[in-house]
Amino acid sequence: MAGTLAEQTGKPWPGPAAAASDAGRAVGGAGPKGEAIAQAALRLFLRDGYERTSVDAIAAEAGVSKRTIYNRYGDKENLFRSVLHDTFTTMMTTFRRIADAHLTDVTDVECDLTAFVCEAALTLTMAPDRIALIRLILTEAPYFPALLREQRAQETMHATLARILARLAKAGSLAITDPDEAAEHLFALTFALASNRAMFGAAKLSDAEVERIVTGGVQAFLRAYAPARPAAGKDPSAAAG
Amino acid sequence: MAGTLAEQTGKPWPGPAAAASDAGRAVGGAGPKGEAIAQAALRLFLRDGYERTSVDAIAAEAGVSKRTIYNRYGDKENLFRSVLHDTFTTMMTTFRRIADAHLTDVTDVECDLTAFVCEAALTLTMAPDRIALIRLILTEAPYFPALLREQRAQETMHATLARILARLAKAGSLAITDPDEAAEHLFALTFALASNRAMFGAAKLSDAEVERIVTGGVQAFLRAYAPARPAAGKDPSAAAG
DNA sequence: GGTAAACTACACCGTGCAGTGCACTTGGGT
DNA sequence: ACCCAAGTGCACTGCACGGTGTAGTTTACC
Repeated sequence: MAGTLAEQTGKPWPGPAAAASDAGRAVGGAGPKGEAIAQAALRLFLRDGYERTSVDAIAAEAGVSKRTIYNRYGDKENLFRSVLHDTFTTMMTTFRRIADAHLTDVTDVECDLTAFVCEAALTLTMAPDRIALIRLILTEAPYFPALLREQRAQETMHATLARILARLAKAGSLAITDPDEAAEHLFALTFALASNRAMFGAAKLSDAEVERIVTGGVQAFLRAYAPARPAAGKDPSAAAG
Repeated sequence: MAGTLAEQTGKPWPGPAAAASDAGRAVGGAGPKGEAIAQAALRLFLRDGYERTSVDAIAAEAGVSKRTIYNRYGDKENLFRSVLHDTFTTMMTTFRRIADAHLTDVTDVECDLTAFVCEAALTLTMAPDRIALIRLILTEAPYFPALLREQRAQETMHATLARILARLAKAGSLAITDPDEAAEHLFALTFALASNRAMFGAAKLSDAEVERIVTGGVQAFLRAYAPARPAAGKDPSAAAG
C-alpha cells in the first residue's frame, strides 16, 4: 500500500559497521562527501518533496555514487530525517541570534520590534528555502513523526518571543495579560501573514513587500497591545517614543 | 525525471469519445459511480497526497473498476484536478453563505464578527479535511498551476471580508484606512492562526479551543482597529463585552 | 429480444525507483 | 610496500504504479 504510515521509531541507523569497527568512521554528514550529499539532498527534497526525489537524483546532484549514500545513511528515510534535523538546528540558532541582537535591551518598542521582525522575516521566514521547507514539513509530517517533534523548535521560538513580550509588559511598554497569546498574535500578524502570502500568492514577494507587510503587522500589534495612555485617542503610530 | 513540472495546459480531457458520440455520455462525476469515485479520490488524496495515492487504491475505495476511472477521467491528473475543483467551489459557496448570514447587517461589531469568524472557522477552516486540503494545495501547487488559480478563490473570500470591513469603517464602527490590510490582519489573527496551530500542533484542536483562539483574535483585531474614542485610555481588554 | 452505453475483471506493458552485491580504485597512515 | 577504510561504477532484483487492451457482463431503453 502506498499510504501506510511508516512507524519509524526514530532509530538513527547505527552505522554501516556499528559493532565491527570500534571507532566511528565517516557516517552521515561528515567529510566533504557528506557535506555534498546533505546539500544536494536538501536542495532536491525542498524542490521536489520526498516522494518525487529519487536517491539516484541526489547522488547525481552531489556528484557521488549512490552506493556511498546508502553506505552513509542506510536508507532514504534516514537521509531525509538527518538533513531536516540539521536544517532545523541551524534555523533555531539563527532565530535566537537575531532575537538577542534586537531585543536584549529595548529602548524604542516599535522601532526595535519592527527591526527584529523584519530581519527575522527576511532571513528566516521568507527565505525561498523556508517556504519549501514548510511545504515539506506539512506534507511529510504524517509520515515522519520525528519532523513534528523537530518543528516543535518553533515552540521554542514562540517561547522566546513570549518571554521577551512579558518583559516589555512588565516594563510598561505594552499592555499584555497573556504573553503566550500576544506572541501568537505577533507571529500571526507578521511571520505567518507574510509566509502565507508567499506560499499562496502567485508572484513571489519582494523584500520591500515583506517589510511593508511585517511593518503593518507590528503596528497593528502595537495598537492592539498599547498600554493605557493617559491621553489617548490619537494616531496609533504615536505609540512609539 | 521525478521532479519535472507538468506543464498541463488545463486541457480538461474532452471525454472518451468526444468526436464519436454526439451527446455527452457519463463522464467525470456524473451518476452514482461518478459520485463514488470522486468521494473516494478526495478522501485518499487528502489523506495520502497525490503521489502516495494510487489509482488502484481509489478504485478499490470506490468499489469500482480501475478501468471505469480511466474511462471517465482519462488520467490521474485530470481526476485530481476535477475533484479539487469541485471541493473549492463548494467551499467558496459555504463561505459566502456564512458571511451573508452574519454580516449583512451588523448591530454589535464584536458580537457579530466573533460569531461569523467562529462559524466560518469551525465549518470551513478547521474541518479536518480543510487542513489536509491546505497541505495538499501547498504540496501540489508547483505541479498543478491550476490549483493556485483555484485557490485564488481565497482571494474572493478576502475581498468579501475587505468589503464588509470597509462598510463597517464607513459606519464608524471601526477605524480602518486600508480595508485590504485590515482583512488580512483579521484573517491572520483568526483563521490563519487556528489553521497553523492545527497543522503544526501535536494534538488536534477541540472546538472550544478554536473558539477561544478566534475570539481572542477578534478581540485583538478590534483593539487594533477600534475607532478613536472620545474618552480612551482604558484597559484594552475591557474592549470586550 | 436487440442494441448500445456503461461497467467489470484481469492480464499485461513499460517504467521508475529503493535497495543490494560485487569487483575495482583511491588515498592516507604505518 | 602494505593495509584498510572510503568511494566508485554497474548490473541486478523486486516491486509498485500508471495506463492499456480486451472479452465478457450488466442495465436501460426501443
